[in-house]
Amino acid sequence: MDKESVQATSPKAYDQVLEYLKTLIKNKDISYGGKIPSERELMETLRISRNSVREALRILEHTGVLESRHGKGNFLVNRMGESLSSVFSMLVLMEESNYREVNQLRSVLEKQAYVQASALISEEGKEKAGAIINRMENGDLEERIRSDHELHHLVFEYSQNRLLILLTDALSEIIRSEGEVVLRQAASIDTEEWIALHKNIAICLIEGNIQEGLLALEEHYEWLERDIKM
Amino acid sequence: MDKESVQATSPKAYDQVLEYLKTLIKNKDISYGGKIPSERELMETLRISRNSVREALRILEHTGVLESRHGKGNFLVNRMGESLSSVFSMLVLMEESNYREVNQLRSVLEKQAYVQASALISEEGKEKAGAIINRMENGDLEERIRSDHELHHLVFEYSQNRLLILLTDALSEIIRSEGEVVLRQAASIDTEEWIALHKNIAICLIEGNIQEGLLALEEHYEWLERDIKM
DNA sequence: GAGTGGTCTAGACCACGGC
DNA sequence: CCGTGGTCTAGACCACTCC
Repeated sequence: MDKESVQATSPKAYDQVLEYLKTLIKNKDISYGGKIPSERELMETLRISRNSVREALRILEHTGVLESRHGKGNFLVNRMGESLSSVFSMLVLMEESNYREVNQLRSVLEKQAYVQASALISEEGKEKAGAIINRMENGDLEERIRSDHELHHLVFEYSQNRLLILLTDALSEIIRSEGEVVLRQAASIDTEEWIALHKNIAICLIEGNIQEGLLALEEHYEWLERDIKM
Repeated sequence: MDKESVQATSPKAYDQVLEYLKTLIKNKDISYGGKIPSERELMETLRISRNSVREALRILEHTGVLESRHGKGNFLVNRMGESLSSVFSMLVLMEESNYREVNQLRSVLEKQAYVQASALISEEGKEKAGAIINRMENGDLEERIRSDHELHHLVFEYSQNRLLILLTDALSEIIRSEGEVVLRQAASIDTEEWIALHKNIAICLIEGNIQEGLLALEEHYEWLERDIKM
């Protein structure tokens, strides 16, 4: 029962750096875009070696809080979305998840976002939705793909929940990074039904017809799941 | 079609280690619990310094795929949930999210899990749900808190979506790590209504009454949100 | 005692960015 | 040119685990 073992797990040297920097952040001594002390400075301030400092910085960088700029310094950033992506992609790599689960999750996130967006969307937002649909109907394939993304993004934007946005972006990223899936998706996108589906989603959003909008979304994700499955 | 590495951004030394180990994983040369080459080995194999090797290992450790055991070696593990927790907690620290958003997300995740669990739950699962409710009704405060967790866990378990489980655990963790919130929650938990709510959730799960079960869940999370808000 | 992670020393050189 | 990150050298000592 040694009380000594308060730090049961980790009295690691680089933890000091993590704690130190978190404190700086919490006290608002540095904010986004701000520069943190140089590696050589941290090394002296915390009286640990540069190696240990760098191990900590690598962790923070990979957590998406920090960016190392060669020749300039280490800066606070907000890239936690990328960090989430990398974890999700490891999950798939380790076969702890799969595209079906990812798609299922995306579906439920967007449905939630849709409900909230319906309540919170502005007139300007509704106009944007209309414009997107216009471009989707009249543009070429590339234009349709772009407006597809824009429409989904619009929904999340007006959901007013940054977590939803972050997670969805991260999940989209891992779908995108899988070549074959994207290809199949592109094939599906090039259909009249696909456009009609999105048009319906947009119109329901504009008119506040949540029920039908949700059904359209449901169908949208079932479509994707069919593509992913084989 | 291997494009000639378009490493637009990073020809970092430690990336070699990341790539190397990912390959080992992909090829199933190592699996959970397995030991990866020692730092000194990696150093020679990839012909980089030990420092660089360690920077890579710190990243992987913090991503939740690797664990360093002093005196033993580095082993593959599955702790990506903790990694997600740490990202979420940084999000809150950086004020890029807040408890309202976290709770909202938890709510939608559990509702989705509930729908799927309703369809997939076994007879054994239903019995478990019944037993949990029994303990919740008859146990002391501590017992009620435990069965509370068990019930929610049961729902996610039968959802058969590991992503949902992982995310929810990560989100719960950051709620838990905030002292004041937990306290208020504990206060709420100690009421008849709280028990009745959970009983309802369990019964609807057993009887396959999805609609009412979802309503109970909705109420459950509204309850939590009230606690969190002030 | 051998192997391994954790950390440090005390430098060094390169590449990059800004003055 | 100087400060900074990126990397390396060539060791070293400690603490831990296993045999």
